Amino acid sequence: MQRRTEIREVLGMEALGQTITVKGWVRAFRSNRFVALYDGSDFNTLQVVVDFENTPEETLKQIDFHACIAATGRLVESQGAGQTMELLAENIEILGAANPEAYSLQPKRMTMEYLREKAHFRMRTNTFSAVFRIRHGLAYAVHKFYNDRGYYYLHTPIVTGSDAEGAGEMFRVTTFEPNKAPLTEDGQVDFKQDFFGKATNLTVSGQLQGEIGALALGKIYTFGPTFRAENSNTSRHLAEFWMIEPEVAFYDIHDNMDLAEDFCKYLIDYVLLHYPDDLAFLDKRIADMEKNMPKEKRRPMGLIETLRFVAENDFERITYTEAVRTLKNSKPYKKGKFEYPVEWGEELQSEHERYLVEKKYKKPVIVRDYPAKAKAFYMRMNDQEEGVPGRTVAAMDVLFPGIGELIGGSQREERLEVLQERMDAMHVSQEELYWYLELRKFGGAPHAGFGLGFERMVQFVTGMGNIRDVIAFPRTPGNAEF
RNA sequence: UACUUCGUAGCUCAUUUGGUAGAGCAAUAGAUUAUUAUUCUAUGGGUAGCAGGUUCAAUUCCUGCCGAGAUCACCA
Repeated sequence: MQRRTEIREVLGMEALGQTITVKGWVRAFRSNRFVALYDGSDFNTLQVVVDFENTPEETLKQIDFHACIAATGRLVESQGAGQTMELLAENIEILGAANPEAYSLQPKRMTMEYLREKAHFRMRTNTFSAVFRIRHGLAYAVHKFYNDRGYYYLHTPIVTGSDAEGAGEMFRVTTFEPNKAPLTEDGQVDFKQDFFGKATNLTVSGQLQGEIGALALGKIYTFGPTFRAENSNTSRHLAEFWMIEPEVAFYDIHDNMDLAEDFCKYLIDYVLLHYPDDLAFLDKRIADMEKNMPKEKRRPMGLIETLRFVAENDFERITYTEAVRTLKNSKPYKKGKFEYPVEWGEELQSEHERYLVEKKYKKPVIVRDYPAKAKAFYMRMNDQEEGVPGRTVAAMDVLFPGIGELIGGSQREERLEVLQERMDAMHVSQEELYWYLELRKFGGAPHAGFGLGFERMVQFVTGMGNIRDVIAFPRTPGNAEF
């Protein structure tokens, strides 16, 4: 049996005249003669020229859209315009027929919503195969970035016992049957009898455990699944998503911002360098889509142009207090265009963030030093600044055009007394998080870190409008299909 | 979470004062065959998301439910 050659290898070799075997799926069958064969190894297809006069009728009939075939033949220079070489097939074998009458996909434009319902087939399309190749590239680049800089990849738990993380609604993990859970004397569910001997949930963040790693190994990062049981039906939320959380000893908020900016730029550069064909396709796809849109709704730059721009220019860095001042001086504010109020102490709403990123600075913006009252207990308290109405914490958000908050992070409160005070004020149990406090009691150190939403980064790099289309099997409220 | 729009053939859509539905592509059959979404001819295909209501009559109007999109809240 002839060894199979991957199409990526074929396209990259100088092998005219060689006889090879390729295996893959039919992307197009033109003129009963030309098969565009695709095997996933490369964005591009290999043209297989079928000798239809000497190929059995039965075989010819089964060369349908997305049928799987093996083709053996000689590589020759192509006579057609779209490619330099092609395979003159001497033998075609049907490995898996694809009855077009019953098959869900068709060789034409299908909507993202439709394809989402066909998640077992959608990765076969140009768009999704490009997205998932790039997603892989980004995941690899994450590990490469940190490994090259001496970070250690730490696996933090998926099942957590502490309910003090406070990052929103959590999914409960239990082996109890619904309605059959044992009760304590006062009628509460008795989690002491549950599998772990306590109430447990799926993680919403590996940060607290990440701090343990940072204060032992110096520099760590996590990269794993994260779960939020929020009823969020938007194009940038998932119930199950992947997050990268570096945590670094001796870093302050400014080191943290430098790391975040370097990291983002590295990921973008990596994809620009290694996935030009996939990016070019996605770029064209967006341009085609926007042709029919009014000018003001189109993106100011093409996809690749945007990526280059972000990778080559410094992010804007401002404080929350400056952001509020800027917003108050903005046209939309003066014209009463903002739906939500702009006032020191109020949350920045996405309409405000979008103004800063897309209108004012026209590039990624890092906002830092947020009011303490709305932020998590572990963020480091800043000194009272002159001219600033209230206390702030050393928190930072990295805001990207189109997707909003890509990164959220902070310098952590390393001062035991300050931390304890904050925990009490925010009703976080010191007893439950005794270990977190002991990190400050014994060999504590200043440290900082952040969380980057992996799918949001994939969204930004691929230009996909909906986050459900950059993860293979999206989990959202009401949907856990596949 | 709130508001809003939408759900018609396998897919993308049309069907404007309420009178049981059309096109393009796809499919099937045939012809053609050095193409890059091949070309030509013919054919089949719909309980209009689901459940109620108003009406002589509902794809069209009303209510509820389900799903989706856009905006938005929480956040990554």
